Order: sequence, then C-alpha cells, then structure tokens
Amino acid sequence: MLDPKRLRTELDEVAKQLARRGFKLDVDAVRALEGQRKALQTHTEELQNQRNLRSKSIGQAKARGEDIAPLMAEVSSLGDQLKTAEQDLVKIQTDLETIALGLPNILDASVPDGADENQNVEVRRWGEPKQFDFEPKQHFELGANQDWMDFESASKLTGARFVVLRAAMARLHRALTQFMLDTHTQQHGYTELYVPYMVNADSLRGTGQLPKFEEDLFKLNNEQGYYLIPTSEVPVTNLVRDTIVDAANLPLKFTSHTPCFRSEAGSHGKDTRGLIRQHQFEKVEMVQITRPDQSWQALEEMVGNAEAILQKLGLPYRVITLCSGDTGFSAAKTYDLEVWLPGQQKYREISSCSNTLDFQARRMVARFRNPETGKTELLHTLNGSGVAVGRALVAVVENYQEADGRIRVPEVLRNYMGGAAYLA
RNA sequence: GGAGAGCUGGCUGAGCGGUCGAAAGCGGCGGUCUUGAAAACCGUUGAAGGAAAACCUUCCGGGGGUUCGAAUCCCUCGCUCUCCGCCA
Repeated sequence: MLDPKRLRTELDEVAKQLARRGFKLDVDAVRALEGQRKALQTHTEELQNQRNLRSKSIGQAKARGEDIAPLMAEVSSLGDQLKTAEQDLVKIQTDLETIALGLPNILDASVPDGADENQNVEVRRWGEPKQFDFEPKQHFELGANQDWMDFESASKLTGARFVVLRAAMARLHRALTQFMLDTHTQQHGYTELYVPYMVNADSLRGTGQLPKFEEDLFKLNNEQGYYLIPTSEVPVTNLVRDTIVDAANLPLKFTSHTPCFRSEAGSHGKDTRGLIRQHQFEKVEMVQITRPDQSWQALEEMVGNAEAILQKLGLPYRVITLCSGDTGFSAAKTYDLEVWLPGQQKYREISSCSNTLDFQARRMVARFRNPETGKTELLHTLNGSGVAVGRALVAVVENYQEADGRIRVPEVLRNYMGGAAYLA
C-alpha cells in the first residue's frame, strides 16, 4: 500500500508515477472522495467530542448526587446523528481503502521504462551457452525416457499442468531442493523455515495478492476460506505482520522450501508442454526483512545468492531488470534470473528478486523501533526465488544431456544423489 | 469432538458501567552518584489519525449489540491454556 499521506498531498505525482506501469489512477474521483472523507471525519469527530463531554458531565453530576434528567434530555438527539455520521464515514473510508489496496507500488527511478517483457534490460551474463554436437532435446523429451516425467498419469490423477516424477528424476528434484537450502543456510546466512501451505486472507492481503489477484489463487472450500499459497513469500513475509521487530535482530533472513499453487488463469496456451508452467511446483524462497536504509543493498545481495545457486550448478544465465510495464504489483524493482535452456534455445525465468520497500510492510503493519529516534518505523521487505526447483530441474536436464540421451549429474548434486554421475 | 479458564501497552500483569489510554513491575530513554560500569535514587516512556498550536478523535483479540457513557455487561467469531475423548 502507498503512503496515504502521500496519496492526499501528492496525488498528481503519484498518478504520474503509476502511469509508468500503464496504471490509470482516477485522480478526480480520489480527490472528490478525499474531500468528502475529510468533511465527514471532522463532523463525526466533533459529534463524538460532544457525546464524550456530555457523558462525562452526566457522570460527574451523578457522582455529586444531582438530578441528571435535564442533561440526559440534552444528549438524546446526539445518538442518532452520531450513528449516521459514523456509518457514512465508515463507508467512505472503506471506498478509499479499496482504492488504496488496488494501487501498485511506485517504481524505483532506476527501473527502465517499457511496455512489456520485451523491453526488460539485461544487466549481465554468466557462462556461455554450451555448444552441442547434436540437436539438444527439450526436457520433456528427455523425461520420457524411463517414464521419468509422466504427464499422462498426472493428468489422469488430477488434470492438466501437473506431473509425476519417477525414480532418479524424483531424486534429482529432491537433491536440488536440499542443495539450495543447504547453500542458503550454510553459506548465505539464511534461517530455514517450515511454514503452512495454506494461509488466510489477511496474509494474502499483507503481501499484495489480495484483493486484486484472487483469480490467480486456489481457494479452499472450508469454512475459514483458506487459500493454497502461490509462493512461500506469503507465509514467510507475514511472520512480521502486526509486529514490532527488535532493531538488533535486523536484517531477518529466511529461506523456505514449499510447494506453490497457482491457477495460471489467463495463461492458456502458454508453455502447455512440460514442467515450465504447472499448477503445483516447488520453490526455495529467500525473504529479507530490513531497515529502510538497507533494502537496496539487500536486493543486490539476494540476487547474488540466487546467482550462486546457478553458478554452482554450472548453468548459464543472465540477469535482467524488469521494465516498468513488467514489474509486479508489490515490487519497486525486480531482477529476474533467466537460465539458458538448450532445448528451447532461450533464456527462461528461473528466479525473481524484488524489493517492495515499505509497500508490503504498510499493508502488514510491520515495524521496528528505530534506536536513533526511539520511534516505530515501517520495515522494508524483499523476496526472491533461490531458485524455482522445477525449472532448475528442467535446466539441469537440458544442459547436462548427452548425445545418447543420458543425463549427467552436476558435481555439487552428487553427494545428494548417492554419488551417481548419471541419472539411472 | 466434549468441559472449563483466559486474551489489556515493547514484556509481565492490575482494573466496582462514569476524570481509565488504563495501576504496578520489568525493559527503554534522560539524570544524580562513580575514574568508568553495576547497584541505588530521581525523572521520563503506548500506537494511529487530524490540527500552526492549545488540543481533538480512535484503539484493551476481531466483529456486532445494550447504554447518555463499555477494558468492564450481552452476542458472535478467532486464538491460547487445562482436563477428557479420538488420532498420524
């Protein structure tokens, strides 16, 4: 959520900033509502003040043993007036809140302008795409061997966009997860978390998935209306919701491995084959909760942490800055890591690292006490994939394939694979 | 699933329907003392919104109600704890 004070005092500037994303803010409507709100609030508070004063004097008169009937008569008409005023105020505040919750974050000045993913800007590359002396296959072709990746069974069990992994492929998937978690906890200073895979609506509102993007989520039919998490960013970041974090404990650095569930509404026909776009996939996530003056530095660190995973796996990749039109709702700036897929002859997203500044923190009311001022201030929150496990599996399989269809195991994973050099 | 007890500021914990935003303690901050620190003593210290300011409003788990007036009474939901039952 944007600073409501800023929304009041710099509305035109906010609208101009949001326009960078292609978001149209109805300035006149907001201004009109805001004017009404102010008048109504002043009016309501005046009535509340009257009620409080008179009630107090009734109490005092009663304590002195005086007759309170005249005082009671005086206050009788106030109740209805106040009730009406309060209801009107609540309604208009709700309207304003609904608008505010639907506004995306303001982009950092360093984010390049652009309409869509075609205008994203490459920052750097690591590694050279490997030259094969044969036609490299796509992962689902390689996965057909020994039924390692079984999409047909998954479609029988559930439906489209699911997979059953078998034998060495299932183990490779698990090995990747373990390797990533161990790297982040042992080398990058993150604390591992195990978290719920279902969350309530408050949590999703906190990180920005609700109220705007409900159609992307799987909602459970239970009484509480829980949702399956679309990313562990939601439960992990919401740990600090409604809390005041001790400044001495900052930054908080968490990593968590969870399944992620996404409806993929609106992506019909995209990546229909293979593991790239599934309703259920696994991800090792990194989350940092920092002081405001340290979040940009933390973003660079986090991208580096994700890069370290790809480097250790020997997977060529590039880092890009998402342009204004492609940056997500909550983010002020996002770096994507795109890994080279020889089967597709393309770089494909495998990690996304974002600084949301105080956007999520304001929604969550997540604060720390600044030792310098003694005051509570909003924290900054960051999240990044470190990295998507399913896509990492795709990348390993395609990059480590050999002419005879065998798949070599990257050195760093062999300890997790019982020492095997090849999938078997 | 059944029975009971709770939910109050950064933390612990008091609080007859009426000067209660809330005692006390701890913690924090400032000071006295000390070469310095600790201890002791004194002072100060919740959050959010509005106002140039005096000051005003809201907040005692969430929501609703009763009342001139609710931390306090009622309803409801959530959560925590204890006991019983069931269970990987």
